[in-house]
Amino acid sequence: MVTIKKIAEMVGVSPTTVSNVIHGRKNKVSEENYKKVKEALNQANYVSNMSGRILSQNGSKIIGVILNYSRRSEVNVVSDPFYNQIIGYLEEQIRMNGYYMMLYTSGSVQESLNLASAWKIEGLVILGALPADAEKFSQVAQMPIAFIDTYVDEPVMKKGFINVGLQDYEGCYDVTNYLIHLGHKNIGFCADGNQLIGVDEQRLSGFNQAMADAGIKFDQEKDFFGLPYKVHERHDYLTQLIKTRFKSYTALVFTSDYLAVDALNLLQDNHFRIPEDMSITGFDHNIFSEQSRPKLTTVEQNVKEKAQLTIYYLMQEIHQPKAQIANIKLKTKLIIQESTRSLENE
Amino acid sequence: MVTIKKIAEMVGVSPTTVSNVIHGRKNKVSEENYKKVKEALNQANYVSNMSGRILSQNGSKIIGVILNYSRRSEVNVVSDPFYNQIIGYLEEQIRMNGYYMMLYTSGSVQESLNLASAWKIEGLVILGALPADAEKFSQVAQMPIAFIDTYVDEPVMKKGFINVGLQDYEGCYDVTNYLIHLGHKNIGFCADGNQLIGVDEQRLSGFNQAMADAGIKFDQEKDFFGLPYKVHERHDYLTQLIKTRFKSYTALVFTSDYLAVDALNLLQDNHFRIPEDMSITGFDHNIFSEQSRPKLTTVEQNVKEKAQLTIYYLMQEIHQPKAQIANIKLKTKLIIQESTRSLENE
DNA sequence: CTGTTAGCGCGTTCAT
DNA sequence: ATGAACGCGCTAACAG
Repeated sequence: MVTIKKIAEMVGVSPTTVSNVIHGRKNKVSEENYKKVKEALNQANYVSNMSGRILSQNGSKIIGVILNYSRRSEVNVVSDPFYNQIIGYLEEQIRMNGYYMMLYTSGSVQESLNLASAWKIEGLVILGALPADAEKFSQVAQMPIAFIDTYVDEPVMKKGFINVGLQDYEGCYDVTNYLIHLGHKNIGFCADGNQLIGVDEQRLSGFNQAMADAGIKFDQEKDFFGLPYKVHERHDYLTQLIKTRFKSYTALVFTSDYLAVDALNLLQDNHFRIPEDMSITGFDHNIFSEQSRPKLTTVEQNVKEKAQLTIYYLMQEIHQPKAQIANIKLKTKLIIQESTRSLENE
Repeated sequence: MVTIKKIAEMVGVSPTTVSNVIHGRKNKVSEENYKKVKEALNQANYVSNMSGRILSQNGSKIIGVILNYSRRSEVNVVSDPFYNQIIGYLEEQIRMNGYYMMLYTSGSVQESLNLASAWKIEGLVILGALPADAEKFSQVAQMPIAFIDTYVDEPVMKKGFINVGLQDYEGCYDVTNYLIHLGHKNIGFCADGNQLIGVDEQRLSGFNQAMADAGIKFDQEKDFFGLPYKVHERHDYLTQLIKTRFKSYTALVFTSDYLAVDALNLLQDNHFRIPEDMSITGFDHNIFSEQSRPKLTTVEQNVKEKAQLTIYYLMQEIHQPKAQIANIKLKTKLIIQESTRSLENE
């Protein structure tokens, strides 16, 4: 390993001078020395030892990206392309800012914060945190944190709170409203799990509001379907629903393309024609909604923009902490494709 | 930040004693002190500062996972669930071994090695390295490296070379052979890009061999289709092929489920019936082959096992470097589903 | 403009 | 069994 000290010896200057050259402080080094040192640095392919840097009170240049364990362990996080995409884009943004990405799946706030403190992590990105955890995070953490897709009550937000999410409410309102305008009245709502929190809760609210605005009754007990996380259980449950309760609906709203395509296929396997016998909508507009036949009518979110904004705000807070609150909700876009149809001409 | 020194002050012992307790050296500390220190450690939620650790010649506990940039920048790496899965499983294995995962996308060997040396990374996992790069890596790197899905000539392998891949040759031989036994003779082979290297090259070889063994001519100039990486270009090209050259085939072999489903959909959009008018096979057996209709006949690989073995061998080399060569090729399994049919009864 | 020095947190060696 | 002292690589404060 080439160290500053060795370079200094080689060139015949002090370590400080080398350090100054490394940091481009031209005004502190004579032009001649600057050139000589620069050359030696390149020659020896000097790479600074990060642990030395960190120890002498400098930033670690690490951004921790934390996935919620309880979600990660579920099969669909491994399969849902959203996580794939967002992690890819986050890595890109982090790297382009000259930072390193440490990826960690964690079950608890404490575990995440231990990681952060062990590495003097400069900033955290937290995906899919529950509201309660988010609160704990912002209270205890010493470094800037950016949440993605987390909902927290306004009063709880500490200064410096960053969250980048979607207009989930509006997005789901739009797609529901679209179905209503196509003439649908018997619409079911399907999501992962039984207890809706955060994103899905907002989407359900948007759905509810659209129904209410149109004067259509929605009975949450009856018309909301919480689907099991595990693939096989979900398939069994969906198949059962298809043979029974789904028969009384003309349209189903899903909270993700992933779930929607799953159901779409099972419906077709059970001789439902889509969209003739059932209209289906998704959420995300990712590869699933494009690769299904018929293609899904869905709500688009811009994952790349999500990642970009997240890192942008995080870097802002790292470099010039203003402790401002940034609670971004990105716009969604209704994508009308082939899985929905009008009931008007019946 | 709680440091060893502070804990020492609190309890009234020396830092060395605290350090000994942390490392569980009971024989070096009196039982009484051991207990007191342990308690203080827990009380204060002591987390060791990794930079201090690294600096005093200890391991960083970091495993670097490196994605090939040229691939990463292509849209399909973001979309192909294989990368999603393998990264998820690698993270899990790394974490379970008490290590941290640094995820990095890199365009060059040098850049990757710089990362490794800056962080004193203990081991590298390299995904999708080209043979030339793999060679360079093994020659220059100072730490254990495990490749995933890389092909390198035997003589080039340095001691300590680890590669975990698939029986790509055999897998593709099997699926091709299956098509041949169904009576297919006019079979096209479709892969990403024009220059096949590594995995895809092996799969093509297996394909070729199966054809040769059955005495069927395969004209690489004519029957091999290199598909563009970019989605739109690929769709345009496939659509064009469907209207022209694909008409002379009864079956198409694809090197991934991702590509196969893409083509399957476009074929159906252009009024091909699958499998009546064309048999299609994929490779991977991931969510795409399950969510397509008809479901894809494909070749299964066990991604979780790949990740487990990779980290297992890497940890072996890290903890007790034997400098043995481990060039694993995991078995594949032919999954017969609905996208292929027999020509026999015609 | 340049060099010396001290200190960051940890682990280890060597006295005690 | 315990503690003092040193060094890992880097940076910043300070002295020249």
